[in-house]
Amino acid sequence: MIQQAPQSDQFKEQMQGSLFNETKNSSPIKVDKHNHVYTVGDERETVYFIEKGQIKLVMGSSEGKECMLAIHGAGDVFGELCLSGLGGRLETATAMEDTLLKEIPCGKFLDRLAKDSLLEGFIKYLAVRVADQQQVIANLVTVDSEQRLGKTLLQIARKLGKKDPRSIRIEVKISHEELATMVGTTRPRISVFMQRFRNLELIEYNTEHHLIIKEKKLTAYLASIL
Amino acid sequence: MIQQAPQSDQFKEQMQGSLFNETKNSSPIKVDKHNHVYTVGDERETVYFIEKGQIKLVMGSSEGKECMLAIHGAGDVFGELCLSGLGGRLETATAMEDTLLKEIPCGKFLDRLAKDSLLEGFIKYLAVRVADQQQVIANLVTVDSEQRLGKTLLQIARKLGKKDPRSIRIEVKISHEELATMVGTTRPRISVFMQRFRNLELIEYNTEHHLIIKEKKLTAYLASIL
DNA sequence: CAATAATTGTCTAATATTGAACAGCGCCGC
DNA sequence: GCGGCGCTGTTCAATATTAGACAATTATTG
Repeated sequence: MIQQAPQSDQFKEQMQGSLFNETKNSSPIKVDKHNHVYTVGDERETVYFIEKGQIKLVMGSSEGKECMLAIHGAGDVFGELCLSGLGGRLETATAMEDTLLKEIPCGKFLDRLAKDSLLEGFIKYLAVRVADQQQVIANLVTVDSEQRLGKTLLQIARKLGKKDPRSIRIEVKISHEELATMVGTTRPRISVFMQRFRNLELIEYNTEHHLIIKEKKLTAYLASIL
Repeated sequence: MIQQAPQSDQFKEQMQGSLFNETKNSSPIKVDKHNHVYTVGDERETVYFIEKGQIKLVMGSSEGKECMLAIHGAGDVFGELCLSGLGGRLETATAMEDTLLKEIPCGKFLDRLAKDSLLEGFIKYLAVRVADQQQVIANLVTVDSEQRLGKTLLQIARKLGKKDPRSIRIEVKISHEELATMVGTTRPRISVFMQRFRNLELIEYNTEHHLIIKEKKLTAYLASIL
């Protein structure tokens, strides 16, 4: 579903280099596990670059419900939505592990990209983001929860997973509860589907309790239950 | 939910001016009602600018279901996702009325923005898009279909509607079927909710059969049924 | 203008989903 | 190493949603 375009990886590296230069004199911010980087409504207009760790982005609804939008890992940038100029964060960013971040004011961020001729690259990056989200929206609207869970797992695996010979390993621990808020269903339901995937050997847990996704098998299964 | 940022409107005008210059020597493309501008998979990497008419963007799923992503009107740009470099359209773009378009190859589009110093503005525009879609995703995940329909109506009204003293008029005709594919539910369900909204006088139809949205009342109602 | 097609409003039975409960397990901190 | 806490797996009844069907209306189009 979401394809990794090689040239967008190339841009990512360039951007990392660029941001590394921009921030090499500032000391990293340490955010401990379970602590927030920012919460809904915060006005601080800065972009973050992850040196180490993982950050999850969660949006809350009017009542209590939550929706996890993404998990970002080392080398990723987040908080870029302040570039919209809307003011006020829309989501909460929380560390899933002890994390080191660099913070760049959003004006400086753009200036740096401009100086390094990366504006067009960043436009491409944002276009990919829009395209990905479009897929997510279409999935939420058109397919059932089992299918959505499958696609979400593939998506996470492709974004964060370490590649093994015939599978992808996800080292971040993601609870069923969290998966439920990504997929748009309830926790028990996720448990059932995960169990089913496990029985069909589309996924498994290794000795370190890391989730292993058999990309091919899972993809094939999802196609088969249309 | 989706606020119109005044400065993004300003950028839109600048972009319109810029694209007007770029395309003033090319003749507009005429697309008749119900005809496609492009369909899923098309390779042509061009951006479109709407001079007159409306274009809807629809994504299809593996099985038959569809999802309407957006309706664009005069002055809007669409097809920008080709800037992602992923190749191949993800959605189908269809004229809802007889429409006039200008077409710009995606390379030329970026060049023109660069020449007119609009790259940063375009980044802001894309960031707003990402933020909007994020809202849509969170809504699909966290709130029920009646609420989603309400929010969708407000969203459409703010994007396409003409403002009247205490309401917004939507002149494009949108069928319940189409609403269903935006909201992620079935047609009969949309009928019921629309009827309910009508009885509560949150919406109404004028003599020209245009849908009138009472923005305030509808917003208040949605907040009341949390 | 008449025929045809598309849209709407409404109803159902069949199905899927929720939310709440509870036991077992494993991890963490002390 | 022990207690507690959060996560998982499972169940169930209550509820919401779907996928038809149908007549009545409203557009379209030749």
